Amino acid sequence: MLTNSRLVHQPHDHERCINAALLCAHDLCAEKNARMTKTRESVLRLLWQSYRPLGAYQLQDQLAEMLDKPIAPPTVYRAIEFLLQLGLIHRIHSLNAYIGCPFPNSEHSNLFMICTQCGSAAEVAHNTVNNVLQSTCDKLNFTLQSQSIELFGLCPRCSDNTEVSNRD
Amino acid sequence: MLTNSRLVHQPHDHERCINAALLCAHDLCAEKNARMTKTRESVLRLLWQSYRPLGAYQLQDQLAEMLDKPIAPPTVYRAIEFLLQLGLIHRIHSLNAYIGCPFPNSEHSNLFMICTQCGSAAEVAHNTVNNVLQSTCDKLNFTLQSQSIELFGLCPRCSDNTEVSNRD
DNA sequence: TTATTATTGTTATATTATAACGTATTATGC
DNA sequence: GCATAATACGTTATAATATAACAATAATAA
Repeated sequence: MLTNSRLVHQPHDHERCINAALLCAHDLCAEKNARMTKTRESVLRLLWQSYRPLGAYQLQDQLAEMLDKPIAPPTVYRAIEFLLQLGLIHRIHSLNAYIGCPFPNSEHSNLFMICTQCGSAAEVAHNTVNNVLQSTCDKLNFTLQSQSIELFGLCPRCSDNTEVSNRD
Repeated sequence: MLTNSRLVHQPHDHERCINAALLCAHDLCAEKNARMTKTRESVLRLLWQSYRPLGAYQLQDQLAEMLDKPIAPPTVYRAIEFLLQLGLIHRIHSLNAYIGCPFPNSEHSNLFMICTQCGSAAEVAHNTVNNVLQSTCDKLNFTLQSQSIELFGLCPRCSDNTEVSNRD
């Protein structure tokens, strides 16, 4: 099992995570002959800075502030589209929001644990889950192409401390 | 494993399915002291008539035609909300669409197999899947509350006959 | 440098969903 | 039955999310 659950839910030096993710993104772009522009990198950084998924219009606001100029929705959606295609971010359908992918290089489950209290989202890649789903599809003659698994509940932190309703 | 996969993907007397679903819905309403009004029943019927999930505005059009009067979005969304609460329908987040639930009485997985070719969606309830997800959550101290699992690929019919791009 | 391609800017608009408030309908107590 | 409350629906306006179309600019290749 591969997950960023601990990193999402426990204090740590998150700047290092962000920098590693950006470095990895640059490498991937170089490899695929894609361009990591300022806009795209900024969107990726914003998604990584946030411990919870961000919507397109939240990104728009934060991007405008970060780049100190007005940003229109298409600019945001283009960056999102680009990053999605490279597998550097994921879309959380139930939230209409986006989140940085902690392991863009590996095959994974597209499985997210989303906290209904603090809004955090951790990604999990689990072969057992994948295998069970694959075999279920096989049984029903369904040719599996991709998947979106969104689990809702309380993250470790909020499970422990149910009095606290919000992290910040 | 509980699924309506065969019914979704093979020809059968669908009127019987629809009638059974409506009957079941009436029973559930009686049990919970909820009112199955004409609008709500019509929306449920429309969702059952369609082999693929319908969006709110598709429902609006079809409902207006069925009831022979103009229908505004809130009317549709209220019916959807009501049916969702009773567990008679589900929301497919990735499609912003809604679909009738084939087994509203039983605990189930909220797992859907959505055909990327013909748009059909079949629901599957599978204990093994649920158990694997539950145990993964346990391992990570995540208190699971609910889930949304959407699998994309080719349904049995479209897998067999990849030349046919659309059913109707 | 120029031609070509890729990216971003800009405006407008499509699509999905909800807020707010008034009216009508249905259930309940008397 | 009738008054009352509760529930559902009608109506208008608008919020939130997403994309189309075309012009301007920047990066790359010839």
